[in-house]
Formats: sequence, C-alpha cells, structure tokens
Amino acid sequence: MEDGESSTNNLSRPWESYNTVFTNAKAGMEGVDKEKVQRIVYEMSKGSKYFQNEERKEALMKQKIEHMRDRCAKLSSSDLSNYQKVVDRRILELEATRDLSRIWLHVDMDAFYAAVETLSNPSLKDKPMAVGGLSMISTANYEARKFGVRAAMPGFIARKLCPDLIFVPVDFTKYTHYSDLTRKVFKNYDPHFIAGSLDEAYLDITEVCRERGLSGGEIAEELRSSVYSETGLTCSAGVAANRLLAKVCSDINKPNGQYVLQNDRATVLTFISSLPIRKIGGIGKVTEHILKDALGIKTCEEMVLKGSLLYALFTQSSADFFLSVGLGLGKTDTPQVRSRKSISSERTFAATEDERLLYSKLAEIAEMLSLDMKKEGITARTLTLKLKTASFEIRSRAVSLQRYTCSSEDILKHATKMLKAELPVSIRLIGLRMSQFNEEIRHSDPSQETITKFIVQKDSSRQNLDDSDSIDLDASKIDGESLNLSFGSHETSYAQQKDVVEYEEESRIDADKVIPNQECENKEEKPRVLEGDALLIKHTDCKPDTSHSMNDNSNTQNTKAVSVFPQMEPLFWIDGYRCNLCGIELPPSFVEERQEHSDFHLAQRLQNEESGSSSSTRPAPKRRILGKEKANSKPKKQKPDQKEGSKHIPIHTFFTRSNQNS
DNA sequence: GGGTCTATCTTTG
DNA sequence: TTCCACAAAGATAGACCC
Repeated sequence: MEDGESSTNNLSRPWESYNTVFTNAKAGMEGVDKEKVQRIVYEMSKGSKYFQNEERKEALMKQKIEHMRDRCAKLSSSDLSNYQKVVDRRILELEATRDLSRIWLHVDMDAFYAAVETLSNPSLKDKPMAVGGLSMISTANYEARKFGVRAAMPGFIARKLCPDLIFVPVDFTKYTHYSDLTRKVFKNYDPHFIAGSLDEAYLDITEVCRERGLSGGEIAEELRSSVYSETGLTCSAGVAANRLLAKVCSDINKPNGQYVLQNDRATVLTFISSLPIRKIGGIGKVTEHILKDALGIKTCEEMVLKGSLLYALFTQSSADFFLSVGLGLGKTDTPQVRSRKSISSERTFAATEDERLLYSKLAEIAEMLSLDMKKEGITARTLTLKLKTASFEIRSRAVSLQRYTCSSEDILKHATKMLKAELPVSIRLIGLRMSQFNEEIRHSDPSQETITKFIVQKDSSRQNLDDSDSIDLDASKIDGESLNLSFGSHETSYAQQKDVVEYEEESRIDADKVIPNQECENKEEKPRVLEGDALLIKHTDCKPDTSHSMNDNSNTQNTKAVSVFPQMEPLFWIDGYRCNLCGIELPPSFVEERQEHSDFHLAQRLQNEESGSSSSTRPAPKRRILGKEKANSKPKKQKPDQKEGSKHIPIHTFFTRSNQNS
C-alpha cells in the first residue's frame, strides 16, 4: 500500500499503489528492479477481472483501516491507560512463559522444486527456470528470481518479466522422494521433528547438542552438509530459542546459509526490535497493512510499544499474539501430532454459465474428493461448496449431513443442491470440502489399535449395519464402468443430477416432518453386527461375482473374497487390485495397504451404523434447507469432536473486536 | 445466554 | 496464442437454536 506520500504518484505511476504479493521481499530478489517488476505486473493485470477484484478487495481493506483509525481516534487517554495496564500485566504473564532452554532449528530447502528438477536435468542449471505452468508457477530458481519471477506468480506474467524463462511441469512424486531423503537426515537429529511441508521442518536439537557437546550452529552445519550429501540439494537453516524465531533466522542467509540467534533474552529483544512485522509467519499482506496504516506499527518492537492500541482494537487472542511476537516469544514445545481437519478438492476452468458443464465439473470434483477420502479412510459430515465466480468473487455454502459419509453419490447429491441455489452465475472454480470427520474411525488407525479391537470394544447395544447410503456396494455398477476411475465414466448425467435436486425439493417438507432417524428404522432387517470373535472370521470361501472372478490364476490369491462380516457383501480385489466395494486400485504387493483398506470398509460400516443410531438422538440441523420452518422435536445437538482442534493454533488471523467502539 | 453452524477472510507453502 | 492454483488451517461474526 502507499506510504502516504504517494497520492500524487498514483496518477503518474499507478502501479505503485497496485499491491501484489510479489512486492514482498523474498530471498534471491535483492537486486531486482522492483519498480520495473511492479510496473509490468500492473500493466499485465490492469483491466482484467482479476484486477478488478483486487481493487475491490483493496477498497475493503482501506475501509477497514479507516474504520480502525476512527476507533483509534475515539480512544480517550483513560481508555488507553486502562489498556496499558492490561498490556503490562500480559507482559509479565508472557515473560513468565519465556523458555530459553531449548534449541530449535528450522531447515528450509532452497528453491526446492526447482532444485530437484535441476538435479534430474542438469542442463537447467544457470538458466532461469520455473516449476509450474502459464497459469501459475510453484517455485522459481534463483536465476529466474533475478528477473522478479517468483512462486505464486502467474506464468504469463513471469514470461513477460523473463522471456527466456523455462517452464517445467510440477512432479510431486519426485519432490516427495527427495523430501523423504531429507527427512531421513532430520530424524538423526530429532526423531520427533515437525515437517512443515515437503521442503521445510522444525527440529528440537537441544538433546543432540547436549549429547554431542556441539553448538546449535555446529549441528546446523553438519545437518546441512548431510542433507547435501544425501540428496545433492542445498538448504538453509535458522537456529534460535523457539520456532518462530528459528523460522525468521533460516531466511536470513538464504540460499545455502544459516543464522544462529543466541539464547539470551537481551539478544532476542535486540534482534526482534527492528524486525519488520512482515517477516513473522502469520503476518501477511493484509495484517501488515492494517498494522502499518492504521496504527503505524512497522517493526515487532512497536507491537509492544503500542500494545495498548492493540488490546483496544483487536481481539484478545490477536493482541496476545502481537505482543508475544514483540517480546520474541514463540513455541518451544513439541506439539502432539496434528491431524487434518478437512479434506478438499477444487478445480479451476474457463469461466462458464453452462449449467450442464457446471454440474459435470461438480461431479468430477465430488468423485475426486470421494476417492481421496476413501484412500485416507476418512468419513465426514460437513460439506462445503466453494465457488469462484468469473469476477473472482469467492462464495462458500455449507451443509451438515445427518451421517458421516465419503461416498461420491452423497457428496454430489448435496453439492448439487447447493450449486443449484446459486445458479445462474458464471463460474471459474468449483471446490468441495468435507470436514467434521468421524474421529472414531480415524482413531482406529490399524497401526495403533487394530480395527478388531475397535470393534470388540464397541458398545454391544449396537443395532445394525448401514445400508449402502455411504458406500456403493453394488459391484456390478463398478464393473459396468470397467472401473475406469476417470471422471467421465463416473459422471452423473445432468438429468440425473437435476432429478436429485427436484426430488429432494419435492420431498423436503415431508422429510422434515419425518422423525430424524427414519433411515435407521428402515434397516431393521439388515444383518446385525456380530460381536467379538465372530467378527474375525475371514470368509475366504465367499465367491465373488463370476463376472469379476477373472480366470487369471496369477491373481486368484489376491481376489479371494474377504468378508469380516458374514452375510454382508464381501470385499475382494477385482483383477487382483481393484476393490469391488469402492473401486480403489491397490496392487497385490500393497499388502498392508490392502489390509488397511479392508479395515476401513469394515470400520465405515460400523461407523455408519453408529452415526445412524446416534442421529436418532442428535440429528444435524438442516437450517439452510429448512428455512424458517420449524423442525419437529429437534433434540439438542452436541459436537464432542469439535473441542480438541481449537487448542493449539499456530496461525493467526486478525480481526478487530466486534463493534466494540464503533 | 451459551452452544452450534455458516460464511467469509487471512495465511502458508 | 496462453491471462492469477490448490490444499489446509484458524479466527471471527452473525444467525440460529434451545
């Protein structure tokens, strides 16, 4: 954003006020002619829908800043002195948590994807190269960065900045392989290291330093050289008392360098005092502008100096975060394993209003998402539809389902309903996300606690199995489509989808009157889950459908039907590698994966049954769908699985206190 | 009034 | 010629429900 003196410049040099993410300094871009880059980016973007949307967002941000300035101006001196008391108290409390006993190391691979690509094709060395395509690039090597090309920049702009830029397509298999190699090295220094992403990690090297009598810097040197000899790739490192500082440090001598910040309070405070706020992980473009333009905070030190303003204008958690940053505090513990909270899939395409096309895209994405969920053995009950309109406006619509599911049919059915409500509109992106996972299934990770145990421990009051609502048990259907998992073959026809919507709408009122657990009642005749040992019987004699039992002898041992549920549709591997229940493909050699997969189907049935019965006592509300209609006898809902996740929160977004002084 | 759900925004790699 | 991704997470506010 402008610095205040640029209102006149805006007329002659309009690009100066066009803020992109690319204006932020990045390693390897020190000598770049920033004005030239900014001008080119502006010229390339000007007038586009994207640009217009950026302007809209910019205007909103300015409004926010103005609003905050107003509130700031209205604060009386007694208000401020009261807030200052709060700050003083919080400083004492935060100081009490300062832990200088740990040594954290943050490793960050240098231009990781680009470096890997150069390893496999050395002719790319010394040439400007970007990994990605014309719509977006993932990373650029240091040669390309000299031209202002960088990650998250559209390829067509990058090419304008650097006409000789070589584009290399993304290849995650390769990056994962190299990432695994680096992680083997990391493990030698901290078996519980935290992998931030494929190319970065946090290591608590306190113990290894103590055991070997080496300093953090010496360990960092050794680790980096070890990573290089194992992979041929360079990395940079930062060593400090906590993770927040270590991350900042790893960026200082990038590439192929390191920086050590001594573990003493005075050194930390000196280091942090002049540090620009944008260097802190969690402070992005928006927060930076709000803090700078509304409150005049540019450095971390100023967060402490202007603490009373922060506590007056921001929520407690945001203000706490700012203050702790200003004090150079950060996390020093090794967190528990963090599990994912949602899973999603989204695709961008040429903007269209064509309903038929949109429904078909939606079906593709539902299929992709369902497949990913099945691969991970996840079921969930909240579905969110994300749309990006042709004008880049983002919309999201969510619905919580009555039961946990991962089936593409379920996902598509509800997603279609939500999409229909938005039409007509020109759309360029559709995304689907599932959240609110069924924790019971996740916690029954076979490697930790077998599914068998999970089942045996279950309450014996269990009623019955689910129907095929969540998982398509109709193997013939899969066969009929030759198990081609490409989306075309699974595509739900436009007419079918419309039928779903219309049927749903017709039945809506009635459905709402129905007692919540009607589905479960309909399943009384379904076979009961057997308890204990009965569950362990593996039915190798269950004959798979003849149409699937291919006469390929080499596969027969892998196509044995294995059903842990007598009387239920058995699970077997068509052609030796395709699951007859969901169509997922797992080669015969994937013994463990196949076992886990069978366990997953088993657990899912249990879970469906479980959620079916629990929904009779606590059905999910259907607010949006119900509208104002009064849902009959809706018992109080409770969400036992929602609390845990909100405890350890590394990333902060900052919103102002709600309407407090406005 | 407290808990839950939805919509939106921000950040990160 | 090509015209701004994708996945995940957290924070927050307001609507809604009991």
